[in-house]
Amino acid sequence: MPVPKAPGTPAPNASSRNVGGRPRRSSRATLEDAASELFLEQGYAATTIDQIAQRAGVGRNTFFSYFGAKSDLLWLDADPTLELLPAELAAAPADLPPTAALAAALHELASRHPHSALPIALSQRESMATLDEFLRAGLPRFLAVRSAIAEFLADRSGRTAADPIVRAAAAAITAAVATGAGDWALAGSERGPLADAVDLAVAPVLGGFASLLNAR
Amino acid sequence: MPVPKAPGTPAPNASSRNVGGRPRRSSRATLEDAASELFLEQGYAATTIDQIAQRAGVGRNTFFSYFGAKSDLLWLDADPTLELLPAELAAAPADLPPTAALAAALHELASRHPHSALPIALSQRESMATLDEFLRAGLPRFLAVRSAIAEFLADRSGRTAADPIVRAAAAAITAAVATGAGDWALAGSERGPLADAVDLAVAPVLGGFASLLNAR
DNA sequence: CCGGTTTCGATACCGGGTCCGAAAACCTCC
DNA sequence: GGAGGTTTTCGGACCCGGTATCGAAACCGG
Repeated sequence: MPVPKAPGTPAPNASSRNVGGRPRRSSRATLEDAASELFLEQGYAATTIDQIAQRAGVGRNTFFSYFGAKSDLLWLDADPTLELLPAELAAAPADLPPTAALAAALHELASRHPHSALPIALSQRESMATLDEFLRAGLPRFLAVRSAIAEFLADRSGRTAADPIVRAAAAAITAAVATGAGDWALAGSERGPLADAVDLAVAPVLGGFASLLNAR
Repeated sequence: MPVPKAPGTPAPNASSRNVGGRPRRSSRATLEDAASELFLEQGYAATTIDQIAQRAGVGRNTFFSYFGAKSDLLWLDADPTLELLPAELAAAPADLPPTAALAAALHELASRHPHSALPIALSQRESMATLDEFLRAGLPRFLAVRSAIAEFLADRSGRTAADPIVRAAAAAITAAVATGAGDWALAGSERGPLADAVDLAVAPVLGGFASLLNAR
């Protein structure tokens, strides 16, 4: 057990095949496809993991070696963008005050998100229970974003990530982003750019914390 | 099925016994006590619902007729205060601008919370997984608070609850409150008043939205 | 005493998630 | 070309939370 076994997605990097061992079947994409098909056919709740694994032609356990939980499948469309956040934060302009730099990074990230990538759970044909599960599975992601933002703010404001102000700001900003993105996703087909929705939601929060975090 | 069966806590009001029928055993408090004991003895994760029901001297199904889920037990110390929020919002001074009135209501609510009422999941002896489950179970509560605040803000600002600004504000404020309360609960025994922690976290967010929501 | 009503509880079922052990498929080194 | 070593896969079993069903228990009014 060389790796501490990350709880969320124990899936190892497909590229990190160093030495010998049984070759990893390209099951991940197959599983995603099978799941997406089944969700479209019969909905999320009615689809069992056995069915997904069976259609993908793998065993049930293999599923859990690629995904930590069934609900991870609900986030397939959003996770890639979320994973870009740390890099985007690191690349944020250093000459701007913290809150402005954060706004720029979030705007940039949102504008990179594929316009048509919407989680299945937000489709009209999914039940309320599925939306609930989607949100519950979103919690660890929320916490990850919040942590990343807190560290960023601590770094650039000269405070610590444990500072109540930093923590409150990170939480409020993350919630605003999530709300903006959620509204955008739920809007009809005539929705504008995601970045605009995020900006609109986040700007007031950043404004409220500006005087505290842009001190120096 | 006269009642739409609220998913969260289907427990009927203990006072609404109108007509005949088998008398409701006073199992709720007994179940809470049994659960608290077992959690202290062996932790949350290691305690099964069968054990709780058995110690309380009731059947397993009876548990689910009083609690919607095992994780509801983690919120026994916080739920009573949360349930007071709507009343507190309704009683908020009408002569203040929306954000100030909201601040007052939240402060008042926090100051009413018993100083020693802390969710078990936040004790040092509970595992990370339990804290995770606590947070996941907190999500519906978060959404309820967010909705209540959104309605309040919509009401007093002349906007609608569907307004993206109102939604973002409600989400950000709720997240700030939750963070403040969480930090307070996790602070050592030398923690100050909850209301102070909440005020500190919420004030900047309210400030950021003030110019938008206090228009008229 | 007799329906009517409500709660209780036993049983069964479902499905997500974990664990274990063995077989399969590759590697490298001898 | 084997002989280890390593990693993945897979079957099977298990645990537990949550739901549904159905009959029995405990009260009411008449």
